[in-house]
Amino acid sequence: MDYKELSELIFPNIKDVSYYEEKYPKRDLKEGAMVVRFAPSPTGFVHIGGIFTSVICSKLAKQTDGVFILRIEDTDQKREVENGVTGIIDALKKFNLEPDEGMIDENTSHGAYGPYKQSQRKEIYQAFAKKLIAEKKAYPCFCKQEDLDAMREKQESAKIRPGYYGAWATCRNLGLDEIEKKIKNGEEYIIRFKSPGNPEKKIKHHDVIKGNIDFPENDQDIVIIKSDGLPTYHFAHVVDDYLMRTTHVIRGDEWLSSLPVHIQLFEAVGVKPPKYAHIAPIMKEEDGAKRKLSKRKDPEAAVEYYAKEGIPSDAAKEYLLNIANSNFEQWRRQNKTASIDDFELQLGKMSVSGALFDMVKLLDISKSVISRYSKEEVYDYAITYANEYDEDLKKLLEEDKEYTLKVLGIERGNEKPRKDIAKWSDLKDNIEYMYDNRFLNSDIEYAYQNINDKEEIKNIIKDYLENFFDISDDKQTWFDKIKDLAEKHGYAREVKEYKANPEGFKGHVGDVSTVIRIALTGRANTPDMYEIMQVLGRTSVVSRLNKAMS
RNA sequence: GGCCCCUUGGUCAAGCGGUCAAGACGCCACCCUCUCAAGGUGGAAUCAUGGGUUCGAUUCCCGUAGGGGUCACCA
Repeated sequence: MDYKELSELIFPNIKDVSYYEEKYPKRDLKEGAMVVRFAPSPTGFVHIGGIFTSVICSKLAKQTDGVFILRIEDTDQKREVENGVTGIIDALKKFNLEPDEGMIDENTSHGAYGPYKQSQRKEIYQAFAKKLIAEKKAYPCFCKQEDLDAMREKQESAKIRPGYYGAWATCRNLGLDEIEKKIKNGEEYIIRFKSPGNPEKKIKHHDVIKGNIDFPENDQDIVIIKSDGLPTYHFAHVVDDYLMRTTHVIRGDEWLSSLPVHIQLFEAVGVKPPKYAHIAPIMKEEDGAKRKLSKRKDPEAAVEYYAKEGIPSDAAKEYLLNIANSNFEQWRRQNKTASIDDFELQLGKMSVSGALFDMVKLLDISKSVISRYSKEEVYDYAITYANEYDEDLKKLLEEDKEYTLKVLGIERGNEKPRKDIAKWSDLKDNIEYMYDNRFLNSDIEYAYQNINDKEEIKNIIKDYLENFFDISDDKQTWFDKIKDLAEKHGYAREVKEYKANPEGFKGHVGDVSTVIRIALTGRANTPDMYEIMQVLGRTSVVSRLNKAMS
C-alpha cells in the first residue's frame, strides 16, 4: 500500500480538491475589493464583539465593492444551540448589517460559494484532508484520550513543552502496513497534520492591524479532522477561506497565537494565505483588572442588552465605529447628518490593544443620534421598543398618535434639536405628563422651589390665568407677558436685573415661570414651556392650572 | 511557566526625534433674552520605570514592572 491508497482507504468516495477549486473559482471583482466574512458559532449568544467585527467587515466590503459573507462555524455539535443561526441573523439585521452572501435563515443560504454552514461542508474538508494524506502531509492518529492525557502529564512534570510533536507524535511514524491493519481492525482514529515546522526558526508575519510579528514556527501535529469526521477550526478556516476566496480574515486577536499553524496549513495545501487583521477585544474593568467583556459576567456583552435598554442600534454602531477608528468622532462633528456609510473606515487605524467599554460615552453618542431623528422616526423606533419591552408605553404612544407626534416634535427637527433622551426606556418618563388623562387624574406632588408660599403661588397662577394667558399669543408676546406677570408681583423682569440688585426684588422672572411650569407639568425641568402650552392647548392649560390651585 | 502582543489624563485617544503633548466623554467654573437637556468659553488631569543612542527623546534600542492573549478531537 502507498499513501495514495491510504487516502482512498480513509476517505473513499471523496472527490478530488480540483473539483472544488473549479466549483468555487476566483471571484471576478474589481481591484482592491475585499472579501471578508463573519464566522460565528451558533451558541445562542450574540456577543457585542461579533457586532463590532461585523460593523468593520460590512463597511470594508461596502467601501471596496467587495463581499461580506456570513459563515456559520458549527463544527462543535456540543456547543450548538437550537435556532442559534437565526439569532445571529436577526442580530445582524437589527444592526443593518446584512451580509451579501451566506446564511439567511436556520438552514438556507444564498451565494455561489456555499454551503455556508460548516457541518454541511464535511466532504469538502475531507477532500483536502485526503489530499494531504496522499501527499504524506497528514496521517491518522490512533492515540486515545487517555494516552494524550498521560503524555501531557509526563511532559508537564518533566517541564517540557506539552503537545503532540516531534518524538512525542508517536502515530506520525507508524508504518503503512500497521496503519492499514489498525484501520481494518476498526480502531478509532483522527487525522493529524504532519507539521514540517522547526520552533528554532521564526516566521515573519505582517498583520494589517498589529503590524509586524515574529513567531517561532509551529511544530505541533494538530488535529485537522476529528473523530466525528468534522474538521477543527484551524482546518476549516484554511479550507473555507481558500474556497470562498476570502481576501482578508478579520477576527478576534485570540487567534493570533494560532497564526503559525494556519500559515503552515495554507502552505501545505499549496495556496497563498489571505491577509489577516486581528482585532483587539472590547474590555471591561473589574477590581482594577481588565478582561474581555464576558458573556457570563457582563450584561452589556449581549446584543440583547442594548435592545432591552432601548439603546438604538445606530448609536451602538456609532460607538463601535468610534472604538474602531477614533477619527470617526471628528468626522461626525463635521458631518452631523451624514450617513455612517460615508465615513471611510481604515483597518490600519485600529488600536492594537483593547478599549475599555464606556457606557457613559455610548449614552452620550446615543443622545446625539436620537436628537437627529425626526418625530416620525422617534415614534417608529419607540413603538418597536415598546412592543417588545413596555406595554404601558405602547398604550401611551398609540392612544392618540397625532397628539403623540406633536409631543415628540417639541424642540425637534430644528437646528439645535433637543438632546435629553439617551434610550427609549427614558422616553415614558419624558413625555407622560403631557397626557391629560394621566396627568389630570393623578396625585401630583408639586415640589415648588424658590417661591413656595402657598398664597403667593396661588396668586401668581390665578393672575396668570385671568389676566395674561392667551393660547394664541406668539412666543415673544407670551414671554413678555410672563415678564409683565413677574414685575406685577414684585419680581425682576430680567435675571440680570435681579443679580445686580437682589435686595430690590422678591426674585426674578425665572422663579415665576418655574411656578407656572410646575403647576403645568408637575416638574421643575421641562422643555420649552411655550411649546408645551401650544401642544397642550388652551383647555388643558386651564384645567392644569386650576388643578394646581386646588 | 513557554511563546506572542501591549503600556500617553478617570476613559477613548492624536502623536510617528525638536509640539505650550491635539480632540472627545466625564468632572469643575463661568456665559447664554424661563428651568432643564443642549450650546459657548475656560479650567484641573497624561507620556509605567531604569538604562542607553542622540545636540535633543513621549517618539529609536535594551532591561524591569504591570496588563492582555494563547498553549484541546472548543471555536
